[in-house]
Amino acid sequence: MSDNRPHLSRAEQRRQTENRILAAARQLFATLGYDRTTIRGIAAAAEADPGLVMRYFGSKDALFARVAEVAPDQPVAGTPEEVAELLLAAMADKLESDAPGALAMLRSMLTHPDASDEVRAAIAEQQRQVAAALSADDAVLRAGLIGALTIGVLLSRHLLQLEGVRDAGAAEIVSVLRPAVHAITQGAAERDPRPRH
Amino acid sequence: MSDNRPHLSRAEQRRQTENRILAAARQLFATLGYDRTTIRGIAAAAEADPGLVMRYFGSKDALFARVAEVAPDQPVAGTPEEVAELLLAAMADKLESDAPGALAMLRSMLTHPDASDEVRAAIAEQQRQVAAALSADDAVLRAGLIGALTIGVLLSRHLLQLEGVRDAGAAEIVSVLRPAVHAITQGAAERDPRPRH
DNA sequence: TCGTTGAGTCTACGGTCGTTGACTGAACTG
DNA sequence: CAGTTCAGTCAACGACCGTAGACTCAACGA
Repeated sequence: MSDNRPHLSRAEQRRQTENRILAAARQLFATLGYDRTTIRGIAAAAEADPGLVMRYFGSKDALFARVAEVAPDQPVAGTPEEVAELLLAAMADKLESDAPGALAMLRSMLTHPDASDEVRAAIAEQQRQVAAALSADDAVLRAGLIGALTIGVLLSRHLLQLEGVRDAGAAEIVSVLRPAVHAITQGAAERDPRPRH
Repeated sequence: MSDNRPHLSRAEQRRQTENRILAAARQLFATLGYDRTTIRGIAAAAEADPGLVMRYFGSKDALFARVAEVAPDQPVAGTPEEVAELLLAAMADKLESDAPGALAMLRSMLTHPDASDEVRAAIAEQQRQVAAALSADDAVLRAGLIGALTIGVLLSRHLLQLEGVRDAGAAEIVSVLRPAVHAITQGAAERDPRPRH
């Protein structure tokens, strides 16, 4: 493991090893989820030693937290139509980039409490912004359903690899989903002001 | 554990114990997922012995398979509008009943290969029927997206417990989702340049 | 009544896990 | 060049897991 090319400064060597570990951790967490991924497995994939992983990152949990970071969504606001388009654009991004860190978070969100909280918080934030833009009595529900749709689509494509959703292009998916998302964001306005019951 | 009421036939006693184990297993698998649920934990929750769980159900995997059974969806066919309504009705059912068996399957589908296959197969079957009814070139994609939406909504409500989606009534959710689902099923006909007959 | 069955209990094996700490040797520093 | 630092190695720990098998004893059938 130490027989690398000619000269490598100690700092550079360390940086490379850390990166190998991070890359291996990202890939394994995304593929197997938190529980089935082991420090030993990460170390083996990174051609490093398990003890090294611990020393560099402290603990399995800390490594996961370091690896599975969710890039914050950019703010969403405007008319319901604009909000729908912004959400669709955000979805298109996530459909194309299969960032292993985000996939690790997605994969583990049903079994690892921290991942669950993280995902819930991320969705809640987007939900808050969308709900504010919709301004209807069921705006929170509508915003949540869009979040649910997003999660379902990403999950079906990247993790479950559903036929059709896996193969289609991001643009195609967004194009099919566009009327549906608009229907959810605009329905609030069309709905009559009287409470249904 | 054996000090139950007065008289219990051996068969009856066994039946009761099996049921306690099954109930505990369902609840734990649904709450923690496959990996974090242990035979020992199930036995403790059922006030039984781990060895007994093994003897009655063979293995942890077999117990999971026994517990996490997905009721097959009823067939879907008809015009796109009818298909949309059938799917919405099916979703309403799943929104109300939080059957622990189905939730166990849902919770474990991202980490347990068997659960993953089971869910994928169930969705694929519904996808096949929906796609047949839509008869457009992107019908498979549209059917898959409806499956993705369904998974996302169930997951957000029962497992992630998203605000809004968790509290709303099933009828309310279906009512908000109706235009969206119709948009997905009907878009096929509108886009299809070739006349239908 | 007496041997058989089987529900329930208990102990232990083999394995894997996260984590720790001592150790080695080469790259650094003065 | 001597001393220090630190990347990397190694062996072991305690805990927990699924699972196996021997054991106890009350319900059962003949």
